[in-house]
Amino acid sequence: MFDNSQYIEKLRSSGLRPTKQRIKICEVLFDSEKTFHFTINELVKRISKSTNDKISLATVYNTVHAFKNKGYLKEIPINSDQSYFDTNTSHHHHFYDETQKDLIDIDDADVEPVKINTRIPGKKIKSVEVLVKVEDDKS
Amino acid sequence: MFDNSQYIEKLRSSGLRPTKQRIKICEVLFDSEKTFHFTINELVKRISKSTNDKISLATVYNTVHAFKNKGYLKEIPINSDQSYFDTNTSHHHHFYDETQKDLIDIDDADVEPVKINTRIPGKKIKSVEVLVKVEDDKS
DNA sequence: TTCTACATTATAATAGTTCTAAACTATTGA
DNA sequence: TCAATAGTTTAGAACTATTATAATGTAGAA
Ligand SMILES: [Mn+2]
Ligand SMILES: [Mn+2]
Ligand SMILES: [Zn+2]
Ligand SMILES: [Zn+2]
Repeated sequence: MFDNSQYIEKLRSSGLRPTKQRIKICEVLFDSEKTFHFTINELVKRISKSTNDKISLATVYNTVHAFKNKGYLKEIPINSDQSYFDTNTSHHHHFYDETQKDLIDIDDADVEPVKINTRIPGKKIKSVEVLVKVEDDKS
Repeated sequence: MFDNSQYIEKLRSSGLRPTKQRIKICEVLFDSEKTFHFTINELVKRISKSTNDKISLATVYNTVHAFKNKGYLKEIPINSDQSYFDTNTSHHHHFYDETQKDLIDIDDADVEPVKINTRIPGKKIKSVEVLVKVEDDKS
């Protein structure tokens, strides 16, 4: 039907068996031109819209965690209510629209490199991420 | 016993009745010289260490939320499944030690001002926070 | 084809947080 | 001074995102 060989290869090369559930989730996550942010609940809705074969919630959780561990997804810390994930795994920062509860990418070129002039001895930096919270400008 | 008048005044002036539970929580949160980060569970432990009168979990949640709304506490979004709060309400950034799951303040003077060269029309910036994730440097 | 390690699934369990509604209390003002 | 009242505390139930369980299914190897 569609060309899934790229996903089959991707899964296989990272040691994950290319099951039909994982391939479907790959399609939902990675077929579109644009990257996007999602919660597990939103992903479940996207999946059920794009297939008649139901994928269990446990599998969605399992797969998202597997993909995150393999570096195909990033988790974005926003609040502790629920996890937000990002199909954009390149280094970039975010706006969080508190009014509409919406995460928006900031192109890395639009942020001056963040200079941290202090270190913690014995620790190395894994990531530096900026979260810009915004709200409706009523004034 | 101790001088709680500052907290009584603080609570009253913000429209919160100075109950003995709230005054005790103020003591636990604001008596120490240094600011600190905590989860609700850690706060509950600190409270029970410093008093014989039990404060119910619901009251701890209520009070932390009330203090957050009044601006006496900040909530820090960390990739975790529980909320982290901060008694340091001044503008500052954080290291998050993923090995020890520990939040550490970065003095604002140690971070060059973060320049975001893009805006979202109709939205105004509420906060700009940097999270630097670190881990043990084994090399 | 057969075997087995890996994967999926329904469902139960867990855990942080919020809700409920009854009991309690700080504050007001007669 | 002391009821009236609006705000607060509380135990426990409810809620919800996530993880664990364990039985069933399947991909890939031999
Ligand atoms: Mn998380
Ligand atoms: Mn939770
Ligand atoms: Zn993003
Ligand atoms: Zn802090």
